[in-house]
Amino acid sequence: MQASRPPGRFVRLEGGHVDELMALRAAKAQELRDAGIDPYPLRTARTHTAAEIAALVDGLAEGEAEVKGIDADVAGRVVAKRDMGKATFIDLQDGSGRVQVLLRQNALADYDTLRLIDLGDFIGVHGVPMRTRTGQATVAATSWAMLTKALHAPPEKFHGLSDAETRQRRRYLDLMANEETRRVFTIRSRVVAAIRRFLDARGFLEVETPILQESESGAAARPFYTHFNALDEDRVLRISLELHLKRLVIGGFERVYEIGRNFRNEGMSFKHNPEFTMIETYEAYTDYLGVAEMVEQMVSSVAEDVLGTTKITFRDMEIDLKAPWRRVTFLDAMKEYGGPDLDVFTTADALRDELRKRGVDAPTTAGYGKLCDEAMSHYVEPNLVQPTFLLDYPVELSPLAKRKPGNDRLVERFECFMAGFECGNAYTELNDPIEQRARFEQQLALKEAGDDEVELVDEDFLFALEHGMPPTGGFGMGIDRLIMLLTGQPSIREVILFPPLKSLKE
RNA sequence: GGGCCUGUAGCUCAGCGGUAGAGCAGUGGACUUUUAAUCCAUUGGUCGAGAGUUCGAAUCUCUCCGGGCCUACCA
Repeated sequence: MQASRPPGRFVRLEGGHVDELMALRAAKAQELRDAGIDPYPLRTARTHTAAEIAALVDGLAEGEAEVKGIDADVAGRVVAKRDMGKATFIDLQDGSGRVQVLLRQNALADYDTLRLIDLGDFIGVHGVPMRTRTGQATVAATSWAMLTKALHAPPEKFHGLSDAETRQRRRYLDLMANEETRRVFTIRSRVVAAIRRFLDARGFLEVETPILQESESGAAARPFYTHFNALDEDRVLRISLELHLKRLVIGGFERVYEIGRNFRNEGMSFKHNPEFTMIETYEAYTDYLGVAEMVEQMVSSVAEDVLGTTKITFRDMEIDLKAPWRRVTFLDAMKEYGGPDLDVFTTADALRDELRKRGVDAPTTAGYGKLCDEAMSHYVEPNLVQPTFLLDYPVELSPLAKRKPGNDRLVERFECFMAGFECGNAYTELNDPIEQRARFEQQLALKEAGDDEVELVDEDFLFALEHGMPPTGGFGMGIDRLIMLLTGQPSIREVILFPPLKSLKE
């Protein structure tokens, strides 16, 4: 297998095997040194990017072949080399795109040295922007310089790099070879920046809270464990941002958000990665409906900002992110999509029996909340293709959310869905410390009944809450999933630069 | 975790019981407007690893190691 071979760090590998291609390139680097040329010079001057050269040449009048009076320095990676004998064309790739350079024997004193240029090297070229007979923007070189000698060949120039493992394990090769990969991660960066602009403009403060925590909180998930040497205490990596951000609202920061990595020691799938990026926002003096308005505004305006449209395609689904989004209650949606009527099946046993009758998986250890969630995932979730807020969840499923007035069984909570999966979650935050304690204790009871994915009692948080948290709307969203949607990537691993892989055996 | 598929040259892939192949990259040669440059010649492989079946295994079987897709659970 290609990717399990350790990259040739040394020309001579174990067993006396020589990486000949690498040895050849190393010899060319040495040849440059012998000629007094540093194959890794400290710096270079660049005056124009590839895109700027293209624009200059585009601006040429009809019949003009050269951009007169311009001396350009371009620099980039050699991605194609066409040796015509006494003239050589090289395509350079830089951050803005590609530019062709033309090196001719009668224009260069060191034309012979071009044989020391390989695909993958970085070179700089000084010359005049011009247009070839076929109209191609080109820099006609009057001199050139080696900027970085590469010791390995880049991926195949036409078919590129497609092996999924190599693409993930050596993302630099993927970025070199695949424009689509560059596009996805450029969009990712711009989306996160646009989210920050959106929230900053609304008066939110961006904060950072601990990743190493005493115990997991804010969600129900298995954590990663580690040890804090200086304190000689065990720690867990956080599974959510929630409880620390609420402490800040208690402290008086009325609008806070954090964009950060969460860690859940659970399975991987097209929409799950053990470390993933969440955004959570907390806003005092609003509720879950206020949050819903903010979320649909945020996502649609970010899409408009970054993509120039709110219409996206994901796994052949045409989705329009334009606000407002559909709102439907959990119970109504369940009825609408043929699930059990939760006004009828109001206990765990009744609901479990009904689900089993319908052939839906209903574990004996699951409480009422889990079973509702199970039923929703089965009947409702796959049908929510256009952005939808699912409102008012069963209380058992949501220990941190405030009850709905007039209905003790429900809480003010929404999850938002699109393309058939969940991508956000919000509550009117529970701020009654006595009830919060009771809800934690109910979770404990579920744990004793065999459900190992429950919220733990957090005494330190309860103590904070006892000091008073104003009415607050909170929200969380998986950034990776949002990026999947906005870039049309069907797998979370395609939107994570370095997704986890098994280590290579020596 | 379960099912299906997959691993062959640096890269992209063919070969599927009978002496390891092609294109690109590399090397040598021709060519001063090419752009997947072209043309001639040529180097390069523990066919993921191990065991087995066989006169003979890249090919069949088993085990292991990697990877992908579908599927079940946490966002």
